[in-house]
Amino acid sequence: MNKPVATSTLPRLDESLLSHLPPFSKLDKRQIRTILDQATSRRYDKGVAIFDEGAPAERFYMLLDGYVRVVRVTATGEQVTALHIPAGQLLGIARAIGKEFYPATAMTATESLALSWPMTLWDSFAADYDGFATESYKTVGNRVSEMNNRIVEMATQQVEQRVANALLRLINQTGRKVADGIEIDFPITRQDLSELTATTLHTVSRLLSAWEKQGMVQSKRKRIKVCDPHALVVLSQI
DNA sequence: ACATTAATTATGT
DNA sequence: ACATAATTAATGT
Repeated sequence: MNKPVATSTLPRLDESLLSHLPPFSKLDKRQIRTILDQATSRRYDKGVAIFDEGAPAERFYMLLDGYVRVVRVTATGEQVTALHIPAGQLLGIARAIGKEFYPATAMTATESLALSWPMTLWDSFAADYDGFATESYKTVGNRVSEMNNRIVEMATQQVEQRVANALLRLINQTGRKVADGIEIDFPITRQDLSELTATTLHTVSRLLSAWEKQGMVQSKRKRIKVCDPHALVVLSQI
């Protein structure tokens, strides 16, 4: 496959990249400077793995631009997307839950830019920087509860509700407000949605077509826009 | 209530 | 022109 080109020789990283992000927002300029000086910056093409499931968790990452999907591969070889991570969030933070290996693969959904640090710095970050540990645990907690919700949905809800919920989550996490609705900010196919909701791309296609006729969504190839989120909420709670 | 199969059409490089 | 994505209808469990 195509290997992304390392760009660790960038002139200098600007403090404003991190200063407003939750794990770092309580830190002063000097602290952020030392953090940045230890970071490696790298660009990733769309559709490449930042790290692989089962690999030793050697680094942790801050996604600065783009979107990443956390993917697991089942015994039968199918890909299952566990969740999507938008820019501004940490990823590969296995260490926060005491894991030595990455529990899933992180694939870029778009061209992305991420900073990374060796995992050996994790403990000193947590110890030295106010708010870093608590914010990291928050994001871990949020992701765990989100995955739990998905599992409950799978077991209890019907396909239409699951797809509606998946769409709602996507626009909450990665939605971009546009003129007449909220658009999912990265390319997503019917196939992707079907993997998120454990159904088929055909069913997703049919649902989206039906919803489009009712004016709740609009979609082109790889682009989905939700025009009436509330209608989806209603649908998801039947 | 949904999946599967297959055929057809649309869309992006 | 080609591959990939999306739709649609028919059939199966």
